[in-house]
Amino acid sequence: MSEMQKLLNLKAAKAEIRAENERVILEAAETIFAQHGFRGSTMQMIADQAELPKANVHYYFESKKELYRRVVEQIFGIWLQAADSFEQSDNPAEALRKYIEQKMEVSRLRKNGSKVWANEVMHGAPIIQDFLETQLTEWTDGRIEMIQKWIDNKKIRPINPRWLLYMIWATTQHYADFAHQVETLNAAEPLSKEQWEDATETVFQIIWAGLAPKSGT
Amino acid sequence: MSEMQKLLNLKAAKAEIRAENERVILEAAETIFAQHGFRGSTMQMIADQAELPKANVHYYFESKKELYRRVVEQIFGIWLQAADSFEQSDNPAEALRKYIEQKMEVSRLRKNGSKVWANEVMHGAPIIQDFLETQLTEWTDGRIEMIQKWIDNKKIRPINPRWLLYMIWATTQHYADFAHQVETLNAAEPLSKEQWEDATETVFQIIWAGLAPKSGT
DNA sequence: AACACAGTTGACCAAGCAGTCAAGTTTGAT
DNA sequence: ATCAAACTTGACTGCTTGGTCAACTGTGTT
Repeated sequence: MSEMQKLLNLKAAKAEIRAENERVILEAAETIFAQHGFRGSTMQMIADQAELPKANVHYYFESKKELYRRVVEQIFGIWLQAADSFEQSDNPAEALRKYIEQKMEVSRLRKNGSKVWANEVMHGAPIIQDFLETQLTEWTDGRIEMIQKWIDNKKIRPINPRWLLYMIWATTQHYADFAHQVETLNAAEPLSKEQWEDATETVFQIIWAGLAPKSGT
Repeated sequence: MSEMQKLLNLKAAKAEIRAENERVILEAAETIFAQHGFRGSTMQMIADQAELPKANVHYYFESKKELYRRVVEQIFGIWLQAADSFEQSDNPAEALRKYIEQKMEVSRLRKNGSKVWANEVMHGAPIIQDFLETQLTEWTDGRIEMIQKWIDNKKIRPINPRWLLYMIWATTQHYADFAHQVETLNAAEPLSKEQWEDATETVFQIIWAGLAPKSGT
């Protein structure tokens, strides 16, 4: 074993511990922040959720703000990933279906992330303002242009593309952000697989029927 | 002046001071709670917003929780009022248009109330759980029945009424709860009167076109 | 003038919390 | 066995904040 190799092994082993603990803490933090908001969450709660002593959490993350920032950054990734699904087709019905399906899937599987995002935006986006101004603005403008072309080519009826995007965001995120209300209205049960599929299909159906050009025109 | 009259005058004057101060404090509290959430708001912030000393706020409201409860209760009223507009017509297009217009108006004029509601639900509705289980459930079930009749009478296409209602709630509330994001994407400007009207019209148009039975079927 | 009583307010206190620290333990290298 | 370096953790600290309190003010009555 060379000197270099040994050093790398050590570093790798240590890095693994660090990576694993950071992962556990970030997951715990996402859960707690989603449930209680930033100020409502305590480092003790997060530590308990992660099953680690509080001081250990502080060993991996400088401060509560830093930990929160890291949680929010993770959510960018998910958002951007879902955004990609819009591009997979330039057929309007296909593209919209894929995007709606993907966003509903994110709401189902990453409920906590969505809630943290909603909280962050509702409180004025102190951490992600920069992202809203750059990446989100660019992506939105791009999609608006794309939808406008569909309208110009008579592939869909003329509507304001921006409000359409907001409608899709709002509707799909509702199932994560307002999950508690949705479940209360569902006899206190989480939506079943069938209900998720039905809701997804209904959302797509209404929006698509709302956009499709009148046949014979 | 009779004894009775004097007593009543005194009581009335005092009651007015009380009523006015409670109103000022509730309004301040709604603003602060909307911006910072329950835990993120301090009694000092609310007092400053109301331009009163903190001890004075405590004179009118026993505790922070009690004040919060009163703020949330106020929002019921607004919600129920908006809900009424669904009843004003049994013509589907009319009823839906009125309801969407009303909900958009609430988002525009009572943004803070909507945010407090969203926050409350996202954190598991500790205060309004009872309302969700009773009044909201009843109202929703009633509206679902109503929409189902429209479907049965072929006045609208067959979709799951529940997901339609969630779609309307989500879309209209988005403009209040995510106002910051909407404004950032609008060159950091609040939506103009024209934009609000355009958004309202677009939301109605998409949903109604999505529901109207295909002509000639 | 004396009184009653709602409203006002600065100063204070106890609890809860983020963050620190110093004394540990573990692991792998020599 | 010894060392270095990363990791672990119970105990502590200073600050923030909800809530209290006692002294005070204003107003209308007798």
